[in-house]
Amino acid sequence: MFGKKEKIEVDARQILLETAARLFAEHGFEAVSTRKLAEESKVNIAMIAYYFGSKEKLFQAIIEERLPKTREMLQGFLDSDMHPWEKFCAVIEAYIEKIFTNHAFTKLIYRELSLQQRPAHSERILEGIMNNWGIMYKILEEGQQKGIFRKDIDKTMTLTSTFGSIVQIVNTPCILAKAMNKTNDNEVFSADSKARLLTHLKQMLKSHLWINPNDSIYDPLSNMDFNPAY
Amino acid sequence: MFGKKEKIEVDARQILLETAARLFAEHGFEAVSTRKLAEESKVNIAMIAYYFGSKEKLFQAIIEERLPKTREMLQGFLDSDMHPWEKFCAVIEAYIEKIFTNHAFTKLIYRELSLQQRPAHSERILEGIMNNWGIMYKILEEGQQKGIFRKDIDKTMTLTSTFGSIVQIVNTPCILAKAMNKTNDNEVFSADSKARLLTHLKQMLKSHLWINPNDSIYDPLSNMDFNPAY
DNA sequence: TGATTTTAATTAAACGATTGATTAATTTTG
DNA sequence: CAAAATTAATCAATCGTTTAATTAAAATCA
Repeated sequence: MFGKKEKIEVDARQILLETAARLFAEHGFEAVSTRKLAEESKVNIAMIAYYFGSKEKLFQAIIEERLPKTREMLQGFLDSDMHPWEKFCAVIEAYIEKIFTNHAFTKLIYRELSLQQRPAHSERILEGIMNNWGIMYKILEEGQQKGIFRKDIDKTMTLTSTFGSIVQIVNTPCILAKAMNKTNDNEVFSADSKARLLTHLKQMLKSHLWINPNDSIYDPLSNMDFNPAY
Repeated sequence: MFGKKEKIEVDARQILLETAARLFAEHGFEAVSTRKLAEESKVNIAMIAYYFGSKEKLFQAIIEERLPKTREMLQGFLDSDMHPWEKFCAVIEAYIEKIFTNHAFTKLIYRELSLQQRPAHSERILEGIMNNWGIMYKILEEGQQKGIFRKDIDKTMTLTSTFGSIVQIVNTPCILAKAMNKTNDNEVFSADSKARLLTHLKQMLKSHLWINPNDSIYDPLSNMDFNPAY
């Protein structure tokens, strides 16, 4: 382990990518000048054009580097043989985990999608988001086909509410912070808040989706009441 | 009616306010230069400083002109003697109506709140939003006290989902447009989509909030089955 | 290996264009 | 004629990008 030469390899390109992602997320793409970015990265301003061509292409590189990761992660759930409701919960949980951990980047791409100023960016982001929607939609369909989920629900609007709840917190954490009397906005991304959101979503969506919400082929929570050590 | 001299009175100040609100909403505050704004308003660039002091204070004026209107409208519902559930539905409906009609402005203030670049603006917007939350929160409390709404629900998170659903559509209509196969993003603000969102929210929140969702002291829908003309 | 050449990375300085804001002069209005 | 409204021109500052020179690293050759 030690003794081996650890090659950290933090080249200017990578530093620019990371610093730009942070600054763009914090202050917005327009508000971050190439000079501020170069200064913060401790890199010469000409390196932006050297590695990426332009400030806008640097943005594109950030998107292209991070967007595909969520897709890969969620796809796995779709193919599994879980119960539709468990599958739905698992995807939500993984999605919240992912988004809360990278809330700055998420904020950034949703702002970009909202502005629609750079069509190439917007289209790429929309594609990534629609993929997540597609996965969730198929799970809802599966639940309906198996007679577990109600058939008179509006699947598209259900997803609007599900993703809307999560995105609302990421985009404007200050609202929830105020509502929960937190002194710092970042506290809404704590493990506590995360669990609270997940519990709420499960509760709300179960009573919304299930034909009989009291049914339960396998309830992990009820098993936990009995300590397996005894 | 006619014959009377109609005084249109479109002074430069008002034109600037309206044009700026539109451009800021469309392209973002930073992306709209004072020159573009002046040109679009067909007004000299110096008029911005003359009437508002600066570009930023013009933004503040837009916020201050429009924010209070929502408050006034929602406050009325709180004091009425409606059934808690009807009250909740009425507020949601009025809120959706208001927000969908002014979706550009709503987009603008949520983006500003997300960026947090101009603290004075953010605080004022947050204050306005929290007021709406406060009204809704009190309705939920009232429903619980009267034994109609479940007491084990997370009221704050329920509001996160309610507002989150609406805001999601306003901020990123392109997502819903794609999901619903609309060719134009603005179609998600149509009367059809509005009704669809409202129906979904009522359905989801009723099964979430009500202790017995089948109870109904007064159901306007069931009355409509029987044509009062007969 | 050691010297030399070639390529890649980095720098300081400057480019023209655009930014928000201001000036002082002029026109319009009451 | 005084006050308010509007104008064209200009301000310094900053924007994203580019240049040409310099340094560091890699590849080539003796």
